[in-house]
Amino acid sequence: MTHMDAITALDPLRPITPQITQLLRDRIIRNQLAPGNRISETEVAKTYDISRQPVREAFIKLQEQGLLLVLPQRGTFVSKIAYQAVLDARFLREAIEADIILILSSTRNTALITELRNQLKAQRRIGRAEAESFIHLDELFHRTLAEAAGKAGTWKQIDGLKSQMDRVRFLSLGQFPLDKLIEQHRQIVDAIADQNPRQAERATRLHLREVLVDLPNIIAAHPAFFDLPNGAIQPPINTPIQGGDDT
Amino acid sequence: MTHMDAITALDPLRPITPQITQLLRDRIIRNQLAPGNRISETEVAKTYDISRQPVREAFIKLQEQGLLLVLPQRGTFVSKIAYQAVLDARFLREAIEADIILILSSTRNTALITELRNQLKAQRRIGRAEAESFIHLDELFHRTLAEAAGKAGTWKQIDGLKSQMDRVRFLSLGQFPLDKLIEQHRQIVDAIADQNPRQAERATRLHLREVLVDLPNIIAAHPAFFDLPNGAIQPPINTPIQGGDDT
DNA sequence: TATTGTTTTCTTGTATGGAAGTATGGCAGT
DNA sequence: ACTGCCATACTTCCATACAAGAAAACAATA
Repeated sequence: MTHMDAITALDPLRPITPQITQLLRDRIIRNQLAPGNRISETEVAKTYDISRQPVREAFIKLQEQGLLLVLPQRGTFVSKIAYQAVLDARFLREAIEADIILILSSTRNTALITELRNQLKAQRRIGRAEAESFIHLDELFHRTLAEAAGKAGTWKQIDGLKSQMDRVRFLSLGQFPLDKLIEQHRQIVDAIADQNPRQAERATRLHLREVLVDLPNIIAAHPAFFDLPNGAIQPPINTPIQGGDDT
Repeated sequence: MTHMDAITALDPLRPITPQITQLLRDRIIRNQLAPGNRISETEVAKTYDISRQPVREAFIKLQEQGLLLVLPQRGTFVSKIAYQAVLDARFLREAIEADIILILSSTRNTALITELRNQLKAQRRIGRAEAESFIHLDELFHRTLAEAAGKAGTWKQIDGLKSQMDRVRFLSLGQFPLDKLIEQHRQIVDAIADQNPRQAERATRLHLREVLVDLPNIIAAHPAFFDLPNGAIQPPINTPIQGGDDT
């Protein structure tokens, strides 16, 4: 709001637009800019001592990611976290990662298994206080899976869509069940190592649905941050998980 | 290229930016603007008698969709169709639609079945010459499936990503196998009606891989339109299809 | 007090003028 | 003939000015 924000100065040598875009995106995802807040082109421009033009272009990009809501001649607002958008992004991610896991678990790849097991160790070393570090390790874990399946490009494409999910994650920071998530990671790795596609897919889908468990609590804790269609929370429609766990 | 293009005049009353964005997007996807072609802000602005600013903002949006390539201080070019991007978008779509079909085929929905069977009839009425009409009916078919599964939002999110695939479709216009595709549609509908998830998923995945069959031919017919990493076409990595057809 | 009409001040949208960087073609020197 | 330098004509990027519309503040009136 005030000039205090300009602690992170911009590098005038590099192009300004991508810098200001990334900067604003970070602040929104970390919920430093509260949803519903007004944010004007001139205000941001003055804060960072740049012209309105690059700010405007940043607004356009953030609008396309669903982080800003631009009302012509009325104002620009930090969009609330749309419950449905979170569900959609999560569904999308599950669908993709399920297929990625199916690819990985149907071929042998010892180097990958080793890498993943090392990442698991690193995850276990994370203390409960360093929740934000875990988010990065979790990102790395899932990205590693995508790359190993030759789907790095796909991962990058959906990166923008994850914005809404990321905002939820930053809201839930210290309160998600580290041990449980790591244990689920282990099950996924083991299933890949065993080359058991059914089990791997099942573990992946269940893992990615974990966020749904806490979602109602998070919404209850930060009601103003969310945009609920009619105030009620409708349960998500999930893909049925085929078969049981046949070993 | 010339002033001849301005046949489609812009409505000065409505905001210009979205108009010019849609207009350029259409021309690129329909391959009227050939990949690799240079396209400058001033040139487009003069053509439609508007200022550079809205053109610039349109460029930004089209760049994010991967349709334009902006090289700072060097120029803006219609991006070539990236082979890998097409594969990635296709993989993504298959993953999502497979899950959508799994949802649909595990619950009973007679109204949907009726609607889909009607659409099949409409598809069969399409003559071979009206390939573009078929594209719209095909769009409708798949969109109907997404909406019926409560995933309309998801569909909208990946809509932008389909740009690359759409360009390929418009290149292959009159030459794709209508009868085969419609027959595959029928199999999908029947499997949903039978509430046979395995069969429905299998049919969907095979259907969406049909485009891969023609892709090498299309590339061979329009080599200049495509961007191949090192000139060679690498085979796609596909999700393994589980199980056979158990009735 | 409530309401309506006006003005003032916001907002984003568009236009335009330089600034910085890049490619290109000519020209001079070898 | 060939190479290196430089002027010039582009390009996108950024800053600034103006225009159009919406909202809020305020005054006038019933």
